[in-house]
Amino acid sequence: MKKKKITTLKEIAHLLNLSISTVSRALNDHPDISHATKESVKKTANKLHYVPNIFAKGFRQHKTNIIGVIVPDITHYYTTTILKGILNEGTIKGYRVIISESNNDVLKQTEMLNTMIQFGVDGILASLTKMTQDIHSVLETLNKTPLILFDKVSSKIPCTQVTINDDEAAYNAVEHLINIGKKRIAIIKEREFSYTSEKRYDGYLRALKDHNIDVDEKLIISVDDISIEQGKRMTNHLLSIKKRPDAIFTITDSAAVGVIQTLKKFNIKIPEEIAVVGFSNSRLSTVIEPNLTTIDQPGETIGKTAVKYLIEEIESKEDTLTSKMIEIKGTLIIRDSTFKV
Amino acid sequence: MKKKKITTLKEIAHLLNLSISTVSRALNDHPDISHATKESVKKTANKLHYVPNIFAKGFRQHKTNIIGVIVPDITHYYTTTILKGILNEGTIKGYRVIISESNNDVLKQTEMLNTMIQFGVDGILASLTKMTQDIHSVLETLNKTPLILFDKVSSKIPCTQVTINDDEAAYNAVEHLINIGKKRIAIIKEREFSYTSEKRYDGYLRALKDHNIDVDEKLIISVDDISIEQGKRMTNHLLSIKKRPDAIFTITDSAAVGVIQTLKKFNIKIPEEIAVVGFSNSRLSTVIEPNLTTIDQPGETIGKTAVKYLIEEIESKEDTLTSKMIEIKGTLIIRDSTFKV
DNA sequence: AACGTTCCCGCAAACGTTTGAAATTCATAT
DNA sequence: ATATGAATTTCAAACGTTTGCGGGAACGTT
Repeated sequence: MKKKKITTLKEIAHLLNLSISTVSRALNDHPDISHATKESVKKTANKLHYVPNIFAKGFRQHKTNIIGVIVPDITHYYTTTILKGILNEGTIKGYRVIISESNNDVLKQTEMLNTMIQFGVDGILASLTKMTQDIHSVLETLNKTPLILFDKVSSKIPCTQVTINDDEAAYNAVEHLINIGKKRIAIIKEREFSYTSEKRYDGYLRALKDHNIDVDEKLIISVDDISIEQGKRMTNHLLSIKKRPDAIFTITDSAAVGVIQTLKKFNIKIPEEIAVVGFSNSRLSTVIEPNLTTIDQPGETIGKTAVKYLIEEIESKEDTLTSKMIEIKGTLIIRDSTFKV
Repeated sequence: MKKKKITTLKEIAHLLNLSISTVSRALNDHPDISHATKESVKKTANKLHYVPNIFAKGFRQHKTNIIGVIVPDITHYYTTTILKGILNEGTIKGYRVIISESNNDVLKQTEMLNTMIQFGVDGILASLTKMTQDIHSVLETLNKTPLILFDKVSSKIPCTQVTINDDEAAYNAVEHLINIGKKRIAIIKEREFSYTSEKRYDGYLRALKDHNIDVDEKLIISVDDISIEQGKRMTNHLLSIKKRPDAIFTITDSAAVGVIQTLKKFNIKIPEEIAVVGFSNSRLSTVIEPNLTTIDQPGETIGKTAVKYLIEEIESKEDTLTSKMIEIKGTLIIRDSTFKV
């Protein structure tokens, strides 16, 4: 453990024959201080490499300039793009970001919410684990610190939430499938309570309805955990039913990869026999063959907007709970899995 | 901005007719305090949901229990697995983790090192941007705070470093290619100063030498930035030379993906005509077809060990610079791109 | 009865900063 | 000259915690 030698306000004050308070105010551009002294104070502060002691400051002002971020899985590509946005925008605005991973464990999640509050973060950005049925702990944190949800959000929690337009995006995806002539469109979604999954399902239903296609319950597949493996398994299942689907829409790219791999195993032509659409535009989507039609989610923008709203809430004097629903547009990217040139 | 109501030592002390110091000591299990009072203090502390004010504490003890992490790109899968390890082990040990992304920008990197120090982190874990020729700023931080490098390390910096056994792993990969009968093995590596790239190159050379295969300069390709695109471009180049390679070893999975895609475009049989080996065992490696032979890097373990050594250094009283080189073993995973069953 | 020990506990200072209020300076108006 | 007020600067308290030091109580030893 090395000691860091530190210059304090006191030293600067002593050096310039000023009081500590004057120095402090000079550095904070307080109007009471004359231009001349401000200059000289700032100059010597620079010379001595003065940096304010964050702890004395935070201790005094009850402000840490730290925002906490909780994500289910930091390994997930889309999540990292959001984090990128959060980190960039956060540092620009002068905030440090501490990140925690809940590993999709509700207990861990509430524990993290608590530690972050204890720790004194100025606000929290959270993407909830999918099993967050018990929103009690989340509501409780909402009482103690500004909180904004992103990506994995929940309509039951009265706070600002930032997501992509899941409903609309799914609608567009399914409409695209209908446009290329598909009529029996299966969907693979999540069984567990998941706001985004439900929204995408809504879009799916709405698209079918708008185009007068009857919903076939057999084509609606719900899985516990959406993954390549589940994609494979569910494709096997879908191929076994009497009236096969002619398209499969999965609410996640990884599941779509499983779907495509299985279809290829059975030599089913994609997209002629069965078309496939994913969701996320992850890196996999241009590596799998055929390349996957999917919805691009602008992660960085989501992260950026989430931070922006959070900081706004932190820095506002109001004590009222604002709860806007922000939707960032995702765009359908058409590739070979639905459309051959 | 909501106010958080907080219980302080003072309140507890007042409630129990004790002094603040006694309460503080009781909570910290100081030997001077009787068992009985400890009990009662802890009980009421719990009841009032007392949490120590981290800022008063850090302010007092010059310790933040925060470790800073700097990575080039948080979006990179392997990086996230390391982060997972860091986050897990860190929180277990009672440390918070703040993460910054340098975006492979040296200026940003030094800026981040500085802000972290200013911020008062107890120590820093860094994976350097590949262009870090000017190690001046890194050396300077080394003077001010414990620092440990991981993944993208540098032999020029006298501090503990945690990587996988790049040399050996590359050796194994190339030896595997030799074992399946390959004789003209190309390598795609980084041109820029990159410790890991050089280490892997060393392994490549060593394997060839040990098996009496002459090095052909034409088969050694250096690129600025290792990516799918570069993989494609360099494969085109390799296919154009007179005596084609019969295997291509890339120091990164993503480049390998580009290689495979290009080979397939020219209907070159993998692995019969040209075998391909990557490095990382990223998610792409089981999605690309044929599945990619690669080296699995145990990211979580690396993250975990890096944190462990850092905390050790933080908590040691010594002021001597320790600089161990820790190597975590990566293992070759053989898949279809080199070996057909 | 005087002393030494041991066991608990309280006093008060200290960490570096911000900030309301008081004090000083200085120019201006009376 | 004196009063007024604006412009600067200083004083001192406060934030919540830790910690060296001092001290009282209880006990055992001479």
